[in-house]
Amino acid sequence: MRYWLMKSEPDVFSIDNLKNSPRRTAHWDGVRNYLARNLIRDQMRDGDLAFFYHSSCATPGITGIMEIIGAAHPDPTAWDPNSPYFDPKSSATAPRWYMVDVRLRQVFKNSVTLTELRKYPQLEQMPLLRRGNRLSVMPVTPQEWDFIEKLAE
DNA sequence: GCCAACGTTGGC
DNA sequence: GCCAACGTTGGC
Repeated sequence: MRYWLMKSEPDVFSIDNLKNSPRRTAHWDGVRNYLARNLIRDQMRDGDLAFFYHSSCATPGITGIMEIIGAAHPDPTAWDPNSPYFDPKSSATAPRWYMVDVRLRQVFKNSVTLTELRKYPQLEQMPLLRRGNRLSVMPVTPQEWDFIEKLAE
């Protein structure tokens, strides 16, 4: 089993939106970055766990935990001209972008803010904290995962 | 709103 | 294949 961190702007899709989704499950659509896509498509497995990270907001940070449901599959928003994620170079026969389904496992009582994450040398290797990093899907080591889970208690 | 950093595009 | 220009991300 692998661990992940996935970013979302809460104005677009927040952890409360996921909580209020049917069966607390949703498509994690709209990823339009090749490295992130490759991680989703090639590395994510059913049952993996992921931190839900709120970005581009007043208090960026990790707000809870979700589970990856099933395998990656093509992201149909890429071939919907009315979607903000439309990509004319993707099609149903030659999909360019992939997504996974996620199910909410836990909303942290206290989210672990970006400011707090930066305090710990144990976490300084996380891509999230590296200068200029913009990857919206990234792996988390088991050590980092355990450490952050304890911070959320 | 600013701006640093990065990814993508497209001309050559 | 190079690289400048451009667009986006995301913290502040």
